[in-house]
Amino acid sequence: MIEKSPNNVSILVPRAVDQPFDYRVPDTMELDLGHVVQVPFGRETLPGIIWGAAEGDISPQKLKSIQKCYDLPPYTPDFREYLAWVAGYTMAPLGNVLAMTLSATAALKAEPPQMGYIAAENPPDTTAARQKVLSVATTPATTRELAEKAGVSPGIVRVMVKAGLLIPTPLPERQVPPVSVPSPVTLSGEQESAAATLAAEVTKGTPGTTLLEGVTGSGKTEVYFEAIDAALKKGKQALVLVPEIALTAQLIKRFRKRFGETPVLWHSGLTPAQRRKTWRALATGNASLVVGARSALFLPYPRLGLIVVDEEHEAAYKQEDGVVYHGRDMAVARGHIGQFPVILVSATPSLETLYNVQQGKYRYLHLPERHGTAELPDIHIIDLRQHPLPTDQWISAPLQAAITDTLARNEQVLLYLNRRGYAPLVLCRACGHRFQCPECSAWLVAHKRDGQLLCHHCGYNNVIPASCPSCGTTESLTPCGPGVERLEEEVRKHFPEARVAVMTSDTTSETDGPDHIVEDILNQKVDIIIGTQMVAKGHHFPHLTLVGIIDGDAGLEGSDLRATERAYQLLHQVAGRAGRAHLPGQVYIQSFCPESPLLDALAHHAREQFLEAEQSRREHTNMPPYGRLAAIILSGKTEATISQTARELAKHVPAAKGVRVLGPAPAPMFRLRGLYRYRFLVHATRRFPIQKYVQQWLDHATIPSSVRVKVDIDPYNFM
DNA sequence: AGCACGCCGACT
DNA sequence: GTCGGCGTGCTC
Repeated sequence: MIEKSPNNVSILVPRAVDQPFDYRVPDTMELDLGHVVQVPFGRETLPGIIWGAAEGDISPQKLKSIQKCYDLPPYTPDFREYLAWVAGYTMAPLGNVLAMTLSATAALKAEPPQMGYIAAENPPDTTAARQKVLSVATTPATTRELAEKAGVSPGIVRVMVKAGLLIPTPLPERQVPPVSVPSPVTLSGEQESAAATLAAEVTKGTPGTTLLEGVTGSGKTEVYFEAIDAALKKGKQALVLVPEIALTAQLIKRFRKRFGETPVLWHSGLTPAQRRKTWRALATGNASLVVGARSALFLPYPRLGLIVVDEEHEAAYKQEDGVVYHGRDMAVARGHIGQFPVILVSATPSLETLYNVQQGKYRYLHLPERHGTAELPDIHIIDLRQHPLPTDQWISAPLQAAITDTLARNEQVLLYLNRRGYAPLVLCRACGHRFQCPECSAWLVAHKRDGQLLCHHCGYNNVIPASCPSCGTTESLTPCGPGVERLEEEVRKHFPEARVAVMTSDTTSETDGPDHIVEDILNQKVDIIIGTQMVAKGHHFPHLTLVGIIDGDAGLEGSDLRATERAYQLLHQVAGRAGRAHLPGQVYIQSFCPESPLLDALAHHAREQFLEAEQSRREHTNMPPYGRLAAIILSGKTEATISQTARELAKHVPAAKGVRVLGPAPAPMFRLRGLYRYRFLVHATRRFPIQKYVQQWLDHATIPSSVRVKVDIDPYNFM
């Protein structure tokens, strides 16, 4: 309880400030820590959270009063502690972290009850149509329902409302009936024991993180469903994090089958109305099960009891804008602070997670492959030096032969190329001009489908011109390199009879998901699927037996320390698409470097060996998880100001043991969205207090306000 | 983050 | 003289 005298509290508001502000509590208001209130702040009116007793360091005449208290459960102590922890860890202002929790301001007010109408008592005699309406309006119903039931136009109903023949009455709270009957699944021995372990942890409320590892088809989902079931039975809320909500249609179906109802969804694509409804349902505790993107970690659950992080190795868990955080790491922290279990799920766990298992920080459950599932696919590496590609073609002879065989058996083919568009670069044969984004240090990608040159970093677009803008030559512009559209062209040329589908973020809308293409593939209306990494995830295509990886060397260049790990995961995942059910799978990987350890490990299904090599490389270079990194990115409109500020900052690098500062250097993407960018990398030992160090450094330097400073603790994207 | 205040250059 | 550029600082 908050001290009554002086009757003031400190309130945190969703603005880029690090401290709460003192406010006066009106005598009539009963408040407690964590309550959501409305306060005047500067010229604005904002929601705020009661954060503590008043600091009392402000003159009483400056104090403003709380305007109202919302009818919502207060933010729990562990949630508030978590928000403060996130602010400290990510070095973001606490108010910005709070803003992530108030992501649906309209949801703060209770929903006005939906109004319906009921027949007035003792209505006067009236027309037959009106009598009909009155006779069906015995219980509250909407205008449309009444019109339908009575078989009249809604206009009649509206007129009757005006005439007072129908009385407005609040509709009873609509109960959402379960879509189907829950159907607990039968689990195999190993699944059963893993599920029992997890369920017991949830039931007992044992805090701690568990890694649940198992290949696709090993029943991971069914196992963590049992943990969710235990949480729900205990009256707790359960959160399932997914890396990309657009790809979860099949997962949602399985939820519905297991629990009898559709879980609540939370992601950035919700309409304002859905957002409002979902936020309120979760904040009031009316909804217990949510499947969401990383931002769902910042909803004010009153009784959260379990977080499952599906596909925990996915890079999509990293939030890059605003408060920079990693969803998986925040989930672990949330569970730790809330003292409840967290389950990380993956077929290819990240090195960070495996390290934490080795250190004994995480518990570990491994699901062996289920008997009767397909055997591992055969992986063949095609040496492109021995099978050279014809000019402007990307499918080698052996792969082409394999496609022919597969099609002859009426089985499906997946060609994987992680490049959207037609060609990643366009140049002029006459003068050598290359099309570059005016806002970014990146080539424009040709998209033939819509005749455009696109920047994949900022969205800049331009019509593909007929002549070179530099030398004026016509018909000299040449697309260079492959994209999925160009691959499609080649496929249609070689296999004119085959039905081809391209699956990328350009061909599948975000809101209704890639469903129709997926359906066509499942119904065998497609023979050859061409796709970017979008196809690597979450789909079961039982008739797919051949996977061709067009560029097995992609994603290895550059400075990204996780490039090899990610490439392995992606290739492993794509390869895993081949040969489910009863059909054996074949994988062909085209490469100019077949002897690379990565491809070698992949071909021999020697993941352990690959991980050990990668781990020892990281250990020797002191890279995560053995060391720590932080990136500091300076950006601004004028290059001179940025480089000067960077040099100025470099002068103030504090000396400390166990840390090294690299840079400043132009960031790998030197220009992005019109801003110039310089980067420092702070490389420290594992136990080094990196946030404190960076804070001290930045505090001692003067940075002009025209320069934006972004601190990224544990950077993933090195762009 | 907003938003105002304020201190310098170029317009009716 | 004032309109407006955005650098600086505050919000209880």
